[in-house]
Amino acid sequence: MVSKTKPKTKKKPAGNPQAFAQAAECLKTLAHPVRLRMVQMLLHGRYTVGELADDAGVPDNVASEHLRLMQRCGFFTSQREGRKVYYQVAEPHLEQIMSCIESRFLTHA
Amino acid sequence: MVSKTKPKTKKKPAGNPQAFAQAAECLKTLAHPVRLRMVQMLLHGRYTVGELADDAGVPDNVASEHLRLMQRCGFFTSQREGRKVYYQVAEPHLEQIMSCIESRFLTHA
DNA sequence: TTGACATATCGCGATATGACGATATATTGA
DNA sequence: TCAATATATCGTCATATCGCGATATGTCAA
Repeated sequence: MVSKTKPKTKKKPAGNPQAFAQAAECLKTLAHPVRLRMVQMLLHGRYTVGELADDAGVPDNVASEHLRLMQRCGFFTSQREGRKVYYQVAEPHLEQIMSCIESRFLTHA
Repeated sequence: MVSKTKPKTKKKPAGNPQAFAQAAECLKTLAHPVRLRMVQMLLHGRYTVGELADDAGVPDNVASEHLRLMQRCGFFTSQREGRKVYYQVAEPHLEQIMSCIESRFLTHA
């Protein structure tokens, strides 16, 4: 035999259902215009809730909720400095994923 | 003057709101365990509705609806062959995006 | 034409999400 | 302590999403 690497079933890509569920969860968190913008901003610097709210054009409490969601996914961490709270990127893969998204949607416009 | 490219406001990443809305829309479509799995499968080959339904463990009509959603985003195209309908990837960026997702969620498990 | 198979579509009910206003907490300075 | 600022949380409501069963469409073979 020359190469018997294909028994009887088609080769399928790996991945257990749980992993797909978790990936979908995180993607769902990313899949919001305001949150996408926040990710993009925080990949370029460190900002407060108020700054991100202003930039995205949403009220502060709404921005705070979005940031909390993303923090739960492990995207960001936050630290208080005086009255303000600064957010910054914690998930290293965000940069690559955002770069993919930018190259498809945000670049050649 | 040597380089006066920074007036008074912090530099912010570009991107008009519409583009973020569209990106979010497509990401939302991607952000589902079954649909993620279908994307992964179709990046490795050409499959029918029934095959994808079996693989994902969902009834045929549910699979068909997921595929229709993704077709609307331009992810896939389909062609009928006899009674069966084959789907295949149409959006070239899907491969890169899926690769990012795999490297974060589906690889080192 | 009829029946079986493969896929697509529709309407419904359950659940999730998003935005808002009101309120709560934390920090600073007067 | 009190007021002002910055952020967080809560309850509520409108809307969106998901999966299902039923049904419709398309295709082939007898």
